[in-house]
Amino acid sequence: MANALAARDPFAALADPTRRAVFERIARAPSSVADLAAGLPVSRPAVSQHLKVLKEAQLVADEAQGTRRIYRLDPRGVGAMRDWLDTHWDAALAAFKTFMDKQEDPRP
Amino acid sequence: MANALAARDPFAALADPTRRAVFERIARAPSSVADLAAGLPVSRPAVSQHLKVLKEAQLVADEAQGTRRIYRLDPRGVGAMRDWLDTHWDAALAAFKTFMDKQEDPRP
DNA sequence: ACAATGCGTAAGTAACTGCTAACCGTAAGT
DNA sequence: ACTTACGGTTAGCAGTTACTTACGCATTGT
Repeated sequence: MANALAARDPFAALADPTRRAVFERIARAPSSVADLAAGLPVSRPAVSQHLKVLKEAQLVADEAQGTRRIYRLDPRGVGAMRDWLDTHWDAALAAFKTFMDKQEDPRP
Repeated sequence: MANALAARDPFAALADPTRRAVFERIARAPSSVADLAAGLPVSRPAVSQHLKVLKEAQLVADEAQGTRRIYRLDPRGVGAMRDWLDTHWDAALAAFKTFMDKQEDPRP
């Protein structure tokens, strides 16, 4: 296969609160692993493991900078989730409209 | 408090593949619990438990119809996820742009 | 009344997940 | 070469979760 990455599920990746906190901090500003761990109530290896999951979901990307690695957001994972949600957003509104119409006009 | 619901995390709700399959089937057409279970490789009580989670995340809503309950999509949960993603979508593109600019113009 | 249908809930279990501690590799600075 | 800083990986454990089976409750039809 062409893609060597594991291609993880982005929804599962963002399900964990700690992982979402990591993601949000990276969204504010690209950061190193130690910087992220310093602002979170978990150890540095824990952050490292979370970053691995986020990276496999293509939600973040990393770049070597000396001995440090700077993590930034990756548009691919975020975009994939947006596409999925947009598809079902229309369905949600349609279902809601059908429901409301039925409430207004109850068949005898 | 005004809201008696547990207010679950929609991302965590959609993290499970089976639960997302339930959600997608409801998106295609509002269905009863038995109908959903018939098309899935899990038992009916399992579907019922998944529906409870989806409902707490405000991703689906149910309506009694005789002895059956018809589940439809709920725009609230889907909308909440869209808002969250849109917020970080801009950040993701900005981070990507910064990264690309740095690649083009490497400081000596 | 009685039987049947449709769902939700409780209990129990196997599998997964997120965490820490300890270790190892790599890239600068002296 | 030695040291320091930074980060990924492993092993092991505690907590969570998704599933099935069994049960109970409500609504409809006869």
